[in-house]
Amino acid sequence: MEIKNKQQGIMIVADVLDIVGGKWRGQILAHLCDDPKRFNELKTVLNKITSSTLTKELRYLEDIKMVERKIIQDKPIVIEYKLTDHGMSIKDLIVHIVEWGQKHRDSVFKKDE
Amino acid sequence: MEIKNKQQGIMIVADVLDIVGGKWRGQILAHLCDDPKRFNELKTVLNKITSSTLTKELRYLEDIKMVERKIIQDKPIVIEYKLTDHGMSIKDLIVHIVEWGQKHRDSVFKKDE
DNA sequence: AACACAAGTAGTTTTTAAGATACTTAATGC
DNA sequence: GCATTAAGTATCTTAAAAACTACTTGTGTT
Repeated sequence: MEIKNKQQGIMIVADVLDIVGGKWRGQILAHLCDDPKRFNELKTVLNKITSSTLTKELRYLEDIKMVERKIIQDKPIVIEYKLTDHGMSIKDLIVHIVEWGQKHRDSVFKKDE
Repeated sequence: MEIKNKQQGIMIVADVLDIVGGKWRGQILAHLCDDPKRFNELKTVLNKITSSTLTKELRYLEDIKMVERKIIQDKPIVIEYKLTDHGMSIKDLIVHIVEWGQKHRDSVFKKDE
């Protein structure tokens, strides 16, 4: 499939990159592709993110219906974050991103030499 | 293909999003997928980008060998920016991004209601 | 009762990205 | 010789993203 309607296509590129871009959003989504995770699990696995940043990013992803906050137990309260059905669709895209990155890591990710 | 080696995979997600992320980089690459373009052509088509920002982004994309600056004529000097052979490989990824965006635009891009 | 853990919130500061504005250099057309 | 276009550079300001530090609330643990 080709990119039809150039102008519209390019606007969509920017829109999608809004969702997945930034320092953390893509990583959060990638981690949630594997399985649902609790707040502090995400915090641990996303090395160095702060609580306030993680909260902000999760709220954003909830707002756009990519991620769902689910109370899975109260007393003591346990909350998990998972991709919505719709959010699951991002998995394929993330696979494509990783594939491209793996193929091209040598040419692109070298800072030295 | 699955995402093997979770930790590495997620680092790669972040790396790739560095390349393609930000307000302009994805759009510049998307436009260059179609055909090479001159500085002012890019400036026109990327509505509202400033010269200094465009210069900065192009230099970055040159540094990572995604884009090539080519003098195609002197007197008067004419320069064009084109994807390198390697840079062309991003086209497929952009197609995937656009496809995802098109499928999910209704659920994701609505701000109202 | 004191402490720890989970899941945050609140306020401030720092860093980074992007924008605004103005200038430059070389050539070309009028 | 003056204006215009192409392809930028230089400097400063603003805005947005992320980080830093500290605090909170509920619960359970010893």
